[in-house]
This record gives sequence, structure tokens and C-alpha cells, in this order.
Amino acid sequence: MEPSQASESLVKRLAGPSTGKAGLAKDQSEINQIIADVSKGSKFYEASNNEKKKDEEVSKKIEQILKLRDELSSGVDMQRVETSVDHIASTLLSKLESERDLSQTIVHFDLDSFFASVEILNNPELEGKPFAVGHTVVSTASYAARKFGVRSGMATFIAKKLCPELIMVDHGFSNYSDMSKKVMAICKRYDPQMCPAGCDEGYLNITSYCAEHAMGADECVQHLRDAVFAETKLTVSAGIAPNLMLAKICSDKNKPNGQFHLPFDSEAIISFMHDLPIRRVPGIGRVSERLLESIGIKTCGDVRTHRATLSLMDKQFGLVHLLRTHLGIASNSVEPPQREERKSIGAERTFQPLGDKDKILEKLEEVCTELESDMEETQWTGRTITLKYKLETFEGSAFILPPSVNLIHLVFTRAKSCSRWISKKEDLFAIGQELLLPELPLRIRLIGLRVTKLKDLRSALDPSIGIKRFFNGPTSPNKKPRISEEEEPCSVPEASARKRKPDSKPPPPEPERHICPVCGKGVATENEAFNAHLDSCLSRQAIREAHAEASTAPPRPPTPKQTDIWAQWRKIKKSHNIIIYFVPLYFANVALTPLPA
DNA sequence: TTCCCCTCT
DNA sequence: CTAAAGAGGGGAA
Repeated sequence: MEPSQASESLVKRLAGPSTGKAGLAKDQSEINQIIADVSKGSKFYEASNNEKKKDEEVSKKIEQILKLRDELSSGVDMQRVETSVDHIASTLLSKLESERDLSQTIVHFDLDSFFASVEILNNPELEGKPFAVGHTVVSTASYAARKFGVRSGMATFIAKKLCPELIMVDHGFSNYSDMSKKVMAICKRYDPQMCPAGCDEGYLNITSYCAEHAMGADECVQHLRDAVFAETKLTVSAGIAPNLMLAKICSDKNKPNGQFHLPFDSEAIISFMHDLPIRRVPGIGRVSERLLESIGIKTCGDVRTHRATLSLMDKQFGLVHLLRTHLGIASNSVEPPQREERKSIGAERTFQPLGDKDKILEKLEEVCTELESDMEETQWTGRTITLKYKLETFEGSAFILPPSVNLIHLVFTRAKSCSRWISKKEDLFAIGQELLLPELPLRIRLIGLRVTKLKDLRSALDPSIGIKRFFNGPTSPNKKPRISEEEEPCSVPEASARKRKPDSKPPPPEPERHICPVCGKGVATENEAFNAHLDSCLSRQAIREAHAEASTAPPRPPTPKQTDIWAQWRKIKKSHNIIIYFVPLYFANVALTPLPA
């Protein structure tokens, strides 16, 4: 697939509902590209869908993969490779097939539009109406709202455009958690080892229950769903299959308020997988979906078709894993969640930008108080303290930014490792100050503290095993040994020792040049070079210095030339009625679109 | 290993 | 007119 083609869907999504407007067809697509580029790193872009943010990176990756594939297969007789791969694959497949275990009956249950259903219980008037739970972002849409295209994760203002009648309902978290507990308790009757997967779904192994109660799986699950409904008035959908992955996929089959029982039969399972879009497989996300699509794999059945390529590119795609997926083989072990092995614990707070040292310290203290009580509650202590702060909204800075830019988050972290175990508020506050004070004066809008290099005060004896979710196989024993309790020398890095990110390589000579929207200098048009330039031009350090300068000196007036550039943008925006939501954050990986003449 | 940064919910 | 907070992990020295 062409990379440009790959970003088409992204571009459309970014452009929003007005994309199809008549009369602008060709122009619009160019403009859309601009919006896409400009939106990169924007709040809208990030909040609405991570797929978009990743889009360009994925495109690059795809390019690399296709290049690699072509290199690998050039000079190689694909026919012959396929034959030899067939051998590998068939050996592999029969080995995998022999691993297949159909002896356990696994159930995945999933409450139907959980938040929305609970809200209906609290306010029956909502029944049948298009409403959504959430405020700025939709958490859950009622089924009536879904008909309009309203979906979870969607910004409210977009949802309202799709469905002007949409009623927004605020979260009632405590209700959700109460209901969730009730449902989980009911499910546990069918398998005491039940494994919740979030507040509205979970896994069960009902093999024993069925045997003990002389029940079929369908009957058992129907029984469970009836019990849930009788006791909570919530409907639940379920999938019955020989493993977790299949059960999860199956619970979606007859949603809402239904159940689906996959035949426990190798052939039936393989044919079930055959037409299943690979995206539906738990663990295959947007990125993997696109990568696989680039080599022609859209369904689980396609895995077999493209086994030659996959075998050549085992490193990139993981042949065995995909073959298992194709066969519908996965873990069937349901265990209660393991005791969590935390890597860090922290707290942070956002507030109106503060410049006053004492006020900032007050906030820091607040954070410390919270962190201390969290650490006390969960019984953790640690040795490394990381301070995090966000600079205030970036306005009237020394940089020339387009008028629509009014929000830039600049996040900084400063860390220090100690010889002692830290968990007392006083210690947290002292170290927090130590890290923060050298940074001031600064106007900041967030302050946070996080403790890492943890030690479990409950002296966990059970070496917790990583939760095997969907797949068997060697879960990498990545656990690092606990830090010894011996006192170690404290390492305090000098502020001056902080290195700036080295500038990227200079761009190769390019005939065409454009004006960098940040520094106003001419920059090579070629994408990579342009991005390299932006990276250095917008390095944290550079912005930070500018920020410091801007907070003491009045904002530098834009040079006419740079103003012109953004005036052009404004014009484009106006003439095409485009909403440019937010503009690149300082780190935005902006693809360069030549400015219209 | 340590620190800083980025990414993913 | 767009979430905030919390966590994991990787690169660079």
C-alpha cells in the first residue's frame, strides 16, 4: 500500500463530518491533508483517537516493512520459499494443533453498555433515548445514540453534531462500582477463580460448575445471565469457547443481551477464524492491523495465505503467534488477578498557572500529602523521586505561532535517587523542593511527584506471575531482582550535567525550500529533514529558554514575513470553513505541506 | 544504573 | 473550546 493512501482514512477522520461537502472535492483533499498535518499533536487529535497520532509513524514503518519484504523476496523464488515455508508451517501447524485443548469451557461475559444501562436504572426516563455518559468526552453511548454514530471516546461537541438531540449524563462512578461488584459476585458463583477484566467484563472457567451441576454450557451461561438480570436488572452478553481469546470474540457475537457458543471442534474453530477480521483478535490493535494489512492480511484466514511473507518476516510479525491466531489457539487458564507488582506510585495536580514560589510549594506539599497517604495505604516505599511539572499555557511567547495556537503543554521531569527508602511526606517534600527550586522562577500549571525503585513493605512472598491473558507460552520473566536494602551512595546529578538532545543530522540538499513556521528560516521540504529541523527548532530546551525569556521580556512582535505565512493559513481556513482545532505541540511531528501560493 | 522523555490507557 | 492522572518502558549517557 502507498503511504499516501494509508493516511487517507486518517485525513478523512480528522476532517470530520464536513468532509463530503460538494464543490471542494480536489481542493478539499489537499486541505484535509493540511488539517491532518496541522492537527498532529493537537488535543483533538490525541484525545479523539490515538490511531491518528500514530498514523504517520505507522506509515513509515509500513514503508520499511514493504522495503524489507521486497529486499527479502527479490532474487528469492517465492514459489520455492513458499514450498519450504509450507514445510515449516505445516510442521508448526501440526505442533500447534497438538497443543489444542478443548477440555475447558471458558466464558467471557460483558455487560451491555454498562454505564448507560446503570444510568437508565437511575433515571428510567432515559430509556430508549439517545444519550451518552460523559461530559467532555463520551464514555458510553446508549444504543439509541449509537444509531447516530456516537461512540465512546468521541469528543462531545462532535457527538452533538452527529446527534443534536443527544443528552449528556454525568458519570455516577459509585453506582457503576456498586453494580460491578454485584455482577462480579454473581459470576463468581460459577467459578471462584473468575478473572475480572475491567469493571464490566470478565472470564470464567465453567467446566467444573457444569460437571457438578450436570449442566450444559449454554444452560449454565443462560442461568448466569438470568441471575445477573434478576439481581441487577442489567443485561449481559457472553461467549462460550475453549479459550479466552475465542470467548472474548464470541461475547460480541450476539450483543446485546445474547450469548454465543462456539463449537468445540478444531475444524469449526478454524473456519470461524477464517473470515474474522484480524483486528478483532485481542492484542491486535490499530497499529498491528495496519501493518498486517500492508502485506495483505485482513482476516485470520489470510494468515495462512501469506505464510511465506510472514515466515520471511517472522521478526516483524511473529509467525507462531499469528499461526496460533489463525488456528484459534490460545490460553484457557482463568486465574484471579495476581497481586499487582507496581513499578511506581505517584500523584500530580493541575491548577491555574502559578508563578509565585510559595504558592507552587503549597501545591507541591499537597501532592506530597496525597502521595504519602497513597504509599501508606498500599504499603510501598521507594528510592527514586521524580518531579514533574508543566509550564503554563504557551501564549505571547518569543515564538511566532499561528493565532489558533493557544495551548502548549511543556512537560519536564527531574529525578533524584536516594540511599534511603522514602515514604514520609517530609522526605517527599524536601526532595521535591530540592528538585523544583533550581528550576524556578517558572510559571507552572501542573506539579507531580512519583516514586520509583519501589520496595513492597508487605514483603510479598508470592513471586507473582504475570497474568497470562490470552496466550500461553513463555511469558518473559522480565522481573528484575528487588533492590537490596543496603545503603547505597546517593547520586545527585548536577543540573549542569543535563544534556540537551543532540541535533538531528542536517538535511540533505534539497532544491525546494520552505519557511519553518517556528523560526522563519528556510527549511528543506523533504519530510524527514523538515521534521529533523522542527525537532531541533522546537527542542524542549529551546522552548524553555524562550519561555523564560518571554516571562521577563515583552513578547517579541512577529516579523511581517512570518505573519504572512500564518495569514495564509487563516485564509485557507476561512475560505474552506475549516476548523483547525489546535496546532502542533512543540514536539509535533509535522509533515510539511507546501504552502499554497 | 540513572534520568528524562514518550506512550498508553 | 476538547481530561487528568497514573503507570510502564525505552534511549542515552
